[in-house]
Amino acid sequence: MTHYSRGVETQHAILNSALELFSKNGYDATSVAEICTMANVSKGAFYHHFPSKQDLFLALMRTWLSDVDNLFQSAGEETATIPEVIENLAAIAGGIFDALEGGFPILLEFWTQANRQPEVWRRAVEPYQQFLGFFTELVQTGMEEGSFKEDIDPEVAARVLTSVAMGLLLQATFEPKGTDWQAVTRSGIGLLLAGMRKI
Amino acid sequence: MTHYSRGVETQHAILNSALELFSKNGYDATSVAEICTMANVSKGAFYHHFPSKQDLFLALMRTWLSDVDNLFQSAGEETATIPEVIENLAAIAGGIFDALEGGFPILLEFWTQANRQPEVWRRAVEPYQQFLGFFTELVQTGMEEGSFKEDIDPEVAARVLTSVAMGLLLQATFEPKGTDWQAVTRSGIGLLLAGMRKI
DNA sequence: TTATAAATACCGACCAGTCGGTCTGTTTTT
DNA sequence: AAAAACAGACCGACTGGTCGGTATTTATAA
Repeated sequence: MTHYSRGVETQHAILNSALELFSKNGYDATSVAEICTMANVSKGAFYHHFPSKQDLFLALMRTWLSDVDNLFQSAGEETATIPEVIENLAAIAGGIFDALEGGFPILLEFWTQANRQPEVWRRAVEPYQQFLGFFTELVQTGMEEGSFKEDIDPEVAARVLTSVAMGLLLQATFEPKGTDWQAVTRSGIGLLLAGMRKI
Repeated sequence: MTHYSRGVETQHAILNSALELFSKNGYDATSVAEICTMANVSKGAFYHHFPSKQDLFLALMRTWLSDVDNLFQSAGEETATIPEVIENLAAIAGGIFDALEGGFPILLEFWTQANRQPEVWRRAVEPYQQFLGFFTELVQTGMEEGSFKEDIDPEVAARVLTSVAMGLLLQATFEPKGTDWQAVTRSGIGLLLAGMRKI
């Protein structure tokens, strides 16, 4: 039985409160005092665990990114034709809409902050580049195995694929209700794949 | 010859400075004092022309939205098959990348603010809904004229089309250089259209 | 087990500075 | 003379972060 540590618990309380407040009001409009109040923690405790408000934000981002990464890792396991793999990924991406319910506003906040703070930018863009490269390679392989047309630029296709994901995520952020985003994602990617498939 | 008015000029100075600062640093991180300094205007002058910082932001958004709207109006003029119209629109959307050079960060700011302030949300989502409806109708017409497959859901297709646009815009915001976004947009939409076309 | 020392976690008053916005008065245009 | 435009000192509320002190947990030794 592992000891339960006080410190770890307050850290989680702070992280959870921060996630909620940053999502709702944004980074700048959320004060450290607010976070502390919601987490039932004193300011001293806050600065004992996090060097700065910035650092808290980065910690939050790290967690989120690794969560998403884990979700995607589970897709490349079964071997199949590339279009099937992409369809799998689309289904998983669609699942994110449910799994991270209400977690999109924070993504918007990540993007906003990434656009101003080089440190945030670096940490956000790096996984994105990796993601893009992964997709590019996927399309490339699909062309080699004869699933896709020969005149496709793999990088363009990869960018468009991620665009669909990002764009739908953004739309879902503003209209969370009334649309089955999982289904839209699936058939949207399906549409794109139809355009890429060799007839 | 119309009189040149002092007031109008300071208004423009304020708007321009605000656009630049909001884009670079975000709404919250930009102070009214900063805007005034950059615009060579006193705080008194600022609050003479704008009731509040909020109101300045809304004015900025109104201008931006109408600019974009004007850009798009010029696309539905020639009569052609629907796929051609969409290709036209893609070319124009691609042109926005050049026309509004560096104007994307402010778009990100619009989205962020829309997610917290109902007033901003209302004013931003309304044109977006209109835009979406326009696209849905376009796809519908394309199906009726026999250009598109029959099993397509027009609304889904419209959402995916806008997603591609939004997603590419977002990607372009983070990597302004090194990629010909106009070309990527064109061929990206082309890929999607290929998937929608009746064979 | 118990006494004690060291380390960790926590508290909240406090600081210097910034914020959006107001207000009184002056200058410029009509 | 009246109205519109502008200047900038000023205000209270609030900010991220600090700091001296206290409580709690853990390690050590008797």
